[in-house]
Amino acid sequence: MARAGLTAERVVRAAADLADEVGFDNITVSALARSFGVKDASLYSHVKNVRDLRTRVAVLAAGELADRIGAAVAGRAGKDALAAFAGAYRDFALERPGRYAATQIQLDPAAVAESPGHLRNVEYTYGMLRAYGLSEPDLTDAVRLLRSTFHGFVSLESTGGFGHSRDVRASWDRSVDALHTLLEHWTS
Amino acid sequence: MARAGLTAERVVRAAADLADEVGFDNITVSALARSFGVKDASLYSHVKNVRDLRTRVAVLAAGELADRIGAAVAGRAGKDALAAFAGAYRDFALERPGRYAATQIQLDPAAVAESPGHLRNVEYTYGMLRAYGLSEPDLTDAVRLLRSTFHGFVSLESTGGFGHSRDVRASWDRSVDALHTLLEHWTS
DNA sequence: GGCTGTAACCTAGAGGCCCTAGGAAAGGAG
DNA sequence: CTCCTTTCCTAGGGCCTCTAGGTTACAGCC
Repeated sequence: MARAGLTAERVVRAAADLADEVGFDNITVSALARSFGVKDASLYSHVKNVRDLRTRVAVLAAGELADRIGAAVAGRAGKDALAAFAGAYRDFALERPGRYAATQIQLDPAAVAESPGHLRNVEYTYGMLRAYGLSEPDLTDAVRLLRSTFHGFVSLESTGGFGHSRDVRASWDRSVDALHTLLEHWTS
Repeated sequence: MARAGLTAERVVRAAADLADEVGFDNITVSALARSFGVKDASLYSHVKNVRDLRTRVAVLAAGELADRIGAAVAGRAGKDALAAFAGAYRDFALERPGRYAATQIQLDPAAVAESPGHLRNVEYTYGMLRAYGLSEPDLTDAVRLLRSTFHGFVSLESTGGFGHSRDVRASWDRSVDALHTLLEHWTS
């Protein structure tokens, strides 16, 4: 019979798509095998186990997020860069919820060190803050506040945590504005 | 043979404890039954299914969080109340990670409406902001920013998202301070 | 075209989890 | 002591993960 032509890469990409559909926590090698018209056991030659599959999806997703953020902040600085970063971040989280969730799981440090996407995201964040002229430990405090707010917002938004009728996008823009003024007066 | 003396309440409480140990996503009726020395099927007279179990844990946890926050903000206002709220929130999230995760899952609106804990948490949040004299839509924007930052921070912290050596508690205090000044000048 | 080696893919099966249907037994009310 | 309610059980089906070991498609080479 004709082969499906599986590859570790194709399997991981399909898993990421599946995650965007049913949620990252609900990806299963059974469903993945079904989508390829293949038996479960066949996938275990491309992927060690579910845990391995998840970390591979995380690495892939972090790379895609980094691509978007990198494109958004290219050639920008200050408030302009902050707004572009924020927009790319939120868009990615809302358009690719499974992939976004994947970027947030904890990997062993070794895996993170080998994931270009994870590293690039950190670099972009620190790079974006360069224009505000902060130095340690203020810089790291600011990075943590930014990451917390961004992640918390899209996390609450995508789990339906915002019940009020107020337009969510408007709240987001307002928050990003507020963070900008905060960063400008961070040291005082 | 001697009975375990199960009750819906005891089952849910044990599930919450289990969640704090192994993570909310990893609670399983099998493990729960094992901890009671009882067969899986026995739990289904107290709980409809896993989904039901999870929402009950969520309701319990939201109530406990509300208790802590309520006690913390009692008799305080302004920056004092904000700091107390933030401290109670973070402490709960770090001490009871499974319960905290439970408070963040999305329930159908009907379940939320019947959960005193969820409602009280919303009230405490809006109440805490009263001292800053905001009116809609600024008020809701501010609530969303606060919730995002709080949730994002403890979420990243507990999943090991903060790799830098900078003391995490210090970053938290700094962020809460920053949010306070932000709220004071929100309308400008 | 046939041969061969390396994937890719398979069957078989063990073990865990969720959940239902229906039966047995403990403990209280009368 | 009897009856009734509730607790807990056995039996079993379905879906999932993962391993061990056997086939079979396909590419490259003669």
